Amino acid sequence: MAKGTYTYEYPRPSVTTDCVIFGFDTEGLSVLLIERGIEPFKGCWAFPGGFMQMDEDAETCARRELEEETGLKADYVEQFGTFSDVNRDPRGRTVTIAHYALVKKSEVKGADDAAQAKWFPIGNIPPLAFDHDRILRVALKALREKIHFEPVGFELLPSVFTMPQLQDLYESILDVKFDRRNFSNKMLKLGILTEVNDGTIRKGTRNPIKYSFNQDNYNQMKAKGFRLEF
Amino acid sequence: MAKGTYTYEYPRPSVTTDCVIFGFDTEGLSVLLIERGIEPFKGCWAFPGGFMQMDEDAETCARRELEEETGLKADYVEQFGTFSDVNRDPRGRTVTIAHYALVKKSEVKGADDAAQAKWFPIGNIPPLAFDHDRILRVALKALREKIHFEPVGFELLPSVFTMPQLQDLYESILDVKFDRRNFSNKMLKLGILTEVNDGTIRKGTRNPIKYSFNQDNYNQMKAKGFRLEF
DNA sequence: AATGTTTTGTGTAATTTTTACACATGGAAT
DNA sequence: ATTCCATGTGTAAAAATTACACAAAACATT
Repeated sequence: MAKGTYTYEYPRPSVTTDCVIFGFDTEGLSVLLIERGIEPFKGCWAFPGGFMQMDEDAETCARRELEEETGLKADYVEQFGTFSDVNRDPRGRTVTIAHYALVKKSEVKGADDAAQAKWFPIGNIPPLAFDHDRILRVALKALREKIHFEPVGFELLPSVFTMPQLQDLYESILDVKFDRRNFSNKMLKLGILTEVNDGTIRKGTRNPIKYSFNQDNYNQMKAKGFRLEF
Repeated sequence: MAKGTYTYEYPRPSVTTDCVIFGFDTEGLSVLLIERGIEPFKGCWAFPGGFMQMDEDAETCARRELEEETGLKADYVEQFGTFSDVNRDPRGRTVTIAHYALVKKSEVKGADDAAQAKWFPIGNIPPLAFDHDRILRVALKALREKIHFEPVGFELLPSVFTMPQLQDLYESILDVKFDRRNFSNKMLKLGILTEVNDGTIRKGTRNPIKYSFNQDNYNQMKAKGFRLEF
């Protein structure tokens, strides 16, 4: 958008989007942050985000900023809240429409060799800029509630995964422990997992069974009124 | 806010709030709408709402507009989504931060003798302006999900109510039917209802037991990790 | 005034869901 | 070679959910 002058009869806040990017691997749940090189909050970390253009809606903006600032294209982006405290940005009145993105950390690269972007485990977050600590708390809460009713966990795992991986993911997000047998039974009974046969013959149990998420079946079941609950 | 000229280097959308007002009585769940007297969407109905001022956050704005346009002061106002489609308002680019308000319809008056405000049962909504039909759908979904985990139903009932009233409320919001005994057992077991003794001696069962919501007890239980689930 | 109808409160048995729990296998590490 | 560890698997006990019927008084009808 070209710089110029735009005049209105009443003052308007700036509108931005921010994107909390969740990733998951053997280290657990983490978020991708960008180090601020300039004031305010120079040296603090922040979520990628920026001004909404006049020809894009909020989600489009969040996806664009995400890619511009980290190189990531996220499959899953969802709005979870809008933050409008009067003094949330010292530079001026700004309203931000906050999103979270779920990315398959295992299947993306770059991202953390991009500029100052870096993954931080959820239990070890550095000082954040603006009201981003609050935004992160709300994002986590939203993700936790979401995963009870929607199969969003699979957006964070490789497309082929094992039952222990899936359990680790749920345990990381919900911050609880499950019994292995009960977790497995419950998951399998949902009918949304497909056993992946990659040709290898399994002997013993040490090498785990591979699964993929059966999106088609989930969609069908959902259309028939099935409601995932975990 | 005084009219004048406000100039920015980049174009900015307008930011508004809208408020879906839910009420409940023997007719079931309904929403309070305002008839538009001017184009666009003249004659259509809309949620109360308006431009966010520079010195107020979104919820403050929603409450202010609610009172200005309907005379209602709502106890419970909560943001549930922000709508930013590029063409959602033909007059220009506008982003709206949508809220729902829960009001004790039985304990307010006015409201529907205010100007063109009128309650409509949820099953009989007139044509709505802008994208307000979509906003209403999302609001209903948000309310339905909310009531599973938070005791928001009591915001819609008189402060003293009966078990059948409470059941009607849940049935209206969730659009399901419950068995009377099971519903009552479950509710009472939650430990958030206090039996109200209004002095009258009950003979027989035709005149129902009165209850009130025990907010203090709920807060205490919640602090101890109790999580309401219905 | 008598009669029928509606609203409400209440408990238990059957079913379903959730929880707790232990061992055998073979790969990995020593 | 030995030990250690990750994984897969089933069942019995406990808990939660569901289904279900009658009695009392208020209310409506005649």
